[in-house]
Amino acid sequence: MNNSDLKKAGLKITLPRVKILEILEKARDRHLSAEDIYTILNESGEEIGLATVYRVLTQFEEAKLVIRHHFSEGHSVFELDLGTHHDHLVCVKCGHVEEFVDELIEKRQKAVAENAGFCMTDHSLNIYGICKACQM
Amino acid sequence: MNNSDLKKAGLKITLPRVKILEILEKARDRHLSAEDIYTILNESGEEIGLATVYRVLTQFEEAKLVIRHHFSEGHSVFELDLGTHHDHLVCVKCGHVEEFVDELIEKRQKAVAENAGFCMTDHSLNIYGICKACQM
DNA sequence: ATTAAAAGTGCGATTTTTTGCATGATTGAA
DNA sequence: TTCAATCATGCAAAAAATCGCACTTTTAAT
Ligand SMILES: [Zn+2]
Ligand SMILES: [Zn+2]
Ligand SMILES: [Zn+2]
Ligand SMILES: [Zn+2]
Repeated sequence: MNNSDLKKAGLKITLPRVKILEILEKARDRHLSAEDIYTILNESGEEIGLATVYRVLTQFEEAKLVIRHHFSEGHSVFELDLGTHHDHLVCVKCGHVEEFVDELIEKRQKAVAENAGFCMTDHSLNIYGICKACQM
Repeated sequence: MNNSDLKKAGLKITLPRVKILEILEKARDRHLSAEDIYTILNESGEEIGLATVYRVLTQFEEAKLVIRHHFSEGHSVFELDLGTHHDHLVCVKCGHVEEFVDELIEKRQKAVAENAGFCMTDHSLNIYGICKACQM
């Protein structure tokens, strides 16, 4: 995910966008909220407004550069959209996220939707629990 | 879901609570947001503040009288907790909700969590799409 | 019925997220 | 490089969600 992806999406290459992409690149083990990203920017000395962070994330979502998730905490969290669908295991203690794909589940979902006469456009499956590290 | 359920939960029986329960009872084919409920209350002439609606719904959630969902629209929606777990098909056009349980999916989820060393506490599976009625 | 303790409500204030607008940066063409 | 068009940004204002507090209502004991 880099400047040429921004270009392709019709977005100008600006400092806030580049920095926010960088932050998302580095956050592989957890998904970040707009506040989280704003805090990280502040701590690294960037003077980027909170409104800009929200706006950029929404634009990235529309451009399919990031995926927005609604985990049970309430506020949105974001991850880079690397194009490969996956679902999530979320630790309710530490926020750690693990990704998984279960083909059988995927298949059954399609069947469920078809059965109900729904034309499925998307789905989200989150498994909440206590991760290995937090159990100790 | 009635006054005795409120009592059991240690909640006093008050007009806002009774009315909100009634509204949730009637909304079987869709899940309502706090705003939705506030609007319905207003239209039926009840002078109940929006803050109260938010508060009551949160109390109901804590008392396990309702379940809070985070569908992709962003804001929370609520349904009565009738004690039987189910997942959701959500129409992205009209908000219609259908419930389902797929034992195979449930079983696989447990396996996925176990595999990752997570102690599963909960899960949420939402299938988004266009419902039968909206396809016509 | 009366009454006091406890809990709930409405209102306004606060926090969180989004939006509008004037200013500033980026881009491609000259 | 220079420049104009276009798009982004920061700030402040607005909207959405939550919280604090003074005032009611509920409840259960008298
Ligand atoms: Zn999936
Ligand atoms: Zn953990
Ligand atoms: Zn992910
Ligand atoms: Zn529909």
